[in-house]
Amino acid sequence: MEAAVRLFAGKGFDNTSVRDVAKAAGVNVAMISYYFGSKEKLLEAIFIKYITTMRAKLEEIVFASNVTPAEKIDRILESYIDTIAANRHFHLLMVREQGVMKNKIMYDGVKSLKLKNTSLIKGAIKAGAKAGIFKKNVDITILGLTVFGTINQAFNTQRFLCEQYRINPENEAEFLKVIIPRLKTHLKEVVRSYLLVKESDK
Amino acid sequence: MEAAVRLFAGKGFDNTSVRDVAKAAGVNVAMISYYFGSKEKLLEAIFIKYITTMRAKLEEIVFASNVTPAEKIDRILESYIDTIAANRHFHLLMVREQGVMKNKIMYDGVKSLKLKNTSLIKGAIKAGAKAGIFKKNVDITILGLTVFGTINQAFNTQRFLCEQYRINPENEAEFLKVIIPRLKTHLKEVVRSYLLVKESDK
DNA sequence: ATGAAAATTAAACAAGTGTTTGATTAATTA
DNA sequence: TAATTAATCAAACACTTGTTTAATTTTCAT
Repeated sequence: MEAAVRLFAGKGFDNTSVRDVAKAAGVNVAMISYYFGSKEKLLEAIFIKYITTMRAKLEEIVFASNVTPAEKIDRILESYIDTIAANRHFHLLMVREQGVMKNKIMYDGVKSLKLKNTSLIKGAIKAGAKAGIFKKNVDITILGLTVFGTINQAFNTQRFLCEQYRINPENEAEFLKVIIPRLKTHLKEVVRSYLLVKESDK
Repeated sequence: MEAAVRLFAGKGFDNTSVRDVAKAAGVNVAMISYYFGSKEKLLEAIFIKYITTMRAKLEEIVFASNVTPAEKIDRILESYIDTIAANRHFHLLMVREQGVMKNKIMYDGVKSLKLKNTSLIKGAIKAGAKAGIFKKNVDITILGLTVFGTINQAFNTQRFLCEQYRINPENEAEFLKVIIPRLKTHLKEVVRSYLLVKESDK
């Protein structure tokens, strides 16, 4: 499954043959059908595994009670970025495949992740709105587009970003070292300045 | 090419056979090799055509001299959203295929578009920074992730958004009518509140 | 109207696909 | 240890893929 996720993310599900996966995993081709049933089912197993992992990571986000709503948002954003970065191969695969997805199990899995994310953010924003420091009536769905769109775009345009920052595209560790802090700083700043009620509106 | 772009965007390049394209276009399969050389070259032709179109649209963005820097940014963002929405099938295809892309002509075309975008935004921001109303030292590359990430995410998660807004997913016109104004309002607000120097920093 | 060029076609082609088979080896259990 | 089950494999299978062929039709300038 690890070999498959890497290959699928790297060159797409359809453009990866079961023979590629078998070779990368060091097993016989027939084993994939034997253990997973089919190539499609292998993808399904991958989705179930990673979505479970990522859901668990999201559940872990602890809300310390003595932090400001703004800090809560910061922590959520950092957790998103770290979790996605840690599972970036799968995440890329998911982003790329979700538009094409016909499989209900996988689609529903992705949807449940999105809803989980939305409710997480919604809770934090409501607290801030009640405290009078965040805007009210924020469209969380659209704000989610910005949060996940930004993160997805970062990992989906890795090659382009490496060129921009003069990083060797093979050196993934270096890429992460450069992009993750920037992403965190930027996204926190963007979301915070968007949510905060402006002085002029007071 | 129109039939191809629709199919490629709908179910992926690799998952669309030349026979699918031929049938959708109402021509014989052999015509694709005859006129384009190969399936890959067809994709290349599509990229060249649409990237040219979109570049031209970007060039068209007129900078009225008597508008504020903030209004300039607003206009650029609106143009982006309108242009991408008008070419959304191709744009989806491009976003989805860019991570997997090995073809140099296509990769370079996409890159040139990105650089064009970046320089467009950069110009507008510099003007605002000089006028003292925008932050200085903004990382335009990262800001670009947010702008295009948000727009891409909107079109890439169309089905999910339709569910959220209770739109019939088949009704594309309705989806556009709902999402485009929201996207414009949101993105302008996000970018503007991010760029503006805060009262507290004055 | 005629002949060369272009357009279009159904059929064939080779290569690659995911999957299954049937035989062989390894592991487990009684 | 013997019998049973599970794991692994190379080979074969049926099917789809993108592309080419060779024959036919259409176009169009002469």
